[in-house]
Amino acid sequence: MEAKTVDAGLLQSRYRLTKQRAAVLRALGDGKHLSAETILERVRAEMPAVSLGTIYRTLDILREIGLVQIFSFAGSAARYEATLEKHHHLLCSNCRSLTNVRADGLADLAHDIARRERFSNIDFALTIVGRCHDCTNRNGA
Amino acid sequence: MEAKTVDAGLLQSRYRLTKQRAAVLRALGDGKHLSAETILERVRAEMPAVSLGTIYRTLDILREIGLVQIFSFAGSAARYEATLEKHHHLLCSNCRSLTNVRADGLADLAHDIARRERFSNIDFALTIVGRCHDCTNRNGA
DNA sequence: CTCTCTGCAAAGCATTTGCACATTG
DNA sequence: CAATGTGCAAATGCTTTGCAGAGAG
Repeated sequence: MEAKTVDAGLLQSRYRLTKQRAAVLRALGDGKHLSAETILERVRAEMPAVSLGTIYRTLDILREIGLVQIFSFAGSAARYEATLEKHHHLLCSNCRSLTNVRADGLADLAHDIARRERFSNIDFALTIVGRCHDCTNRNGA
Repeated sequence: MEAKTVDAGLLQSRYRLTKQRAAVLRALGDGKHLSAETILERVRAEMPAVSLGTIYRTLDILREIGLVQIFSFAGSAARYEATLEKHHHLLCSNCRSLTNVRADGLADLAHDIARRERFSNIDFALTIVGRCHDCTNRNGA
């Protein structure tokens, strides 16, 4: 069902639906917050000849269409995620894991700010950085 | 006054207060959201021999101490900003300008989420992406 | 004086791009 | 078929690092 929506997204766009693009979408489907390198591995499981360049080109197209969200890090590789429903992120400063959360009420807050500052056509993202439960117990760095 | 706080921050830390580090802090003081390259230019205005490596090393130390915040982009250079008071960002998707805003009520929301997810020691950042007023009028891409 | 910092230049990574061939619609 | 997409490999751009000499405390 997601795959259907997702393929439709590409078909409706000005881009062609190729094997490679479908495979990237599939790779994103069952895993979250993947790096381009990880996506490459997954896609290569079914299509060994795919190149990293194609992965990046595809991810960029998917982002443009709105099917993929990018999460950029200071000082390491970005992570990519299929846009299923609006959510936000908790990032563990220790193990760098990402957790998805909903943030009810944030939309109103963001739209108020945007209106006040005369921004239109907005999207918004909340990132909470902290130490996750596991890392807190496990103590460490 | 900011300079005093800021130098104190370095002095209290395990790091030395060098001319270069003071200059980086000064460069950040009167301009916001600067790239490492821009900071280099500003610092070189008074100290021509400073290297980009030193700028990056200094920014990393300042971030560690908490005097500087990093704003990472997908696909271009990061921007750095002195941490004066807690605020959030509006990013124009067209001209890439950054605007600072306060977001009252967001702290409560973020802490609620963190508590629920058992994250401790959190910080949080809201980024709103959209088209700024100028770019909306100016139409374009 | 000792330990830390700096400049320089080279290395490292993630990401992007040019080109000739393959594929899609 | 014509237009678009792909693999490959080289290029790019930001950021990091090793080293030998300079500077801080």
